[in-house]
Amino acid sequence: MIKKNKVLSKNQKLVLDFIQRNKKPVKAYSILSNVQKNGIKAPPQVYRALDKLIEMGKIHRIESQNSFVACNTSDCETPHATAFSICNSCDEVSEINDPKLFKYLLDFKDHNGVKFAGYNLEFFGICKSCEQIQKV
Amino acid sequence: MIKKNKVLSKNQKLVLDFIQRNKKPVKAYSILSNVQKNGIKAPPQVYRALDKLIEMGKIHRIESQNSFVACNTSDCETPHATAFSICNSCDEVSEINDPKLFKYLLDFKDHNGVKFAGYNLEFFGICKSCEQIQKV
DNA sequence: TAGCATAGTGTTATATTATAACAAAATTAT
DNA sequence: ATAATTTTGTTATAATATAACACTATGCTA
Repeated sequence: MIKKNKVLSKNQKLVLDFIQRNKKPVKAYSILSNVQKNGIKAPPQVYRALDKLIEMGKIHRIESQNSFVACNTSDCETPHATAFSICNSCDEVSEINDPKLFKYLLDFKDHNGVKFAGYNLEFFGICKSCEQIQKV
Repeated sequence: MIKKNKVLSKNQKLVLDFIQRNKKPVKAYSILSNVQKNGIKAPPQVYRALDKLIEMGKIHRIESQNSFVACNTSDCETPHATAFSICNSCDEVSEINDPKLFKYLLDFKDHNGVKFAGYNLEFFGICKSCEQIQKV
């Protein structure tokens, strides 16, 4: 059975809903404090939901920020081949969905000729709005 | 003044030496316990040294592991454009030094035509030795 | 449909990773 | 020499994440 078509459990729904309502990535303890009104009480409940949602490809983890963001493709086919751009100034994150980049990286072979099962790529720079602000 | 030619401070040397003696990435608190015989006593001393060493390009941080590894190019030119392969089974990490990949990623433009200042790429898979073990 | 396996929940406690804040010493630049 | 900068030492604490255990719900399958 393919997991991404599975019905979400109560806690998984609560956590996913909160993440999806936020444009920027959110932190685990911020999720916790925001879903406490819905009955979730302790970190393990949040982390367990996060783990499953990541497995299913509903959300991604931004490694350099210890934060979590909803997948921007409604039905993520490749939860383990991800690319993001991250603004060094405002921490805004956006998921990059570029078929060429995607193919290039999945086809990449190291010096031993080994291909990899997945990857996570994080680009860093200054986003457009922050650039504008700096110019003013 | 270019920082990478700077002489390292005492704590920076101790931390770097320990990291370089290890093939695998090491964790901050493992570094701490191993340099305590040399007089370093508290986490901030380790984390400060780590920050500087990363800035200088002497070491890199493996984001998905919260661990630190020595740069494999003796004098890292591009501390903010890094690529690694990580074994999902044994956690071995090796730095990928592929000029084509490097150029491809630094030249990459997003859908707005924006180039990025740097990136961090982590490939995941099963390394050769772990693959052998699984076959046996 | 009863029984069994799997997945999810709730809970407490604790482990792991990282930084704030402040005073003092060492180094470097002018 | 002295001012500026960097590094150190220190205590305390913040932030992130998991272990362990008992229990409940759900979905198979015989």
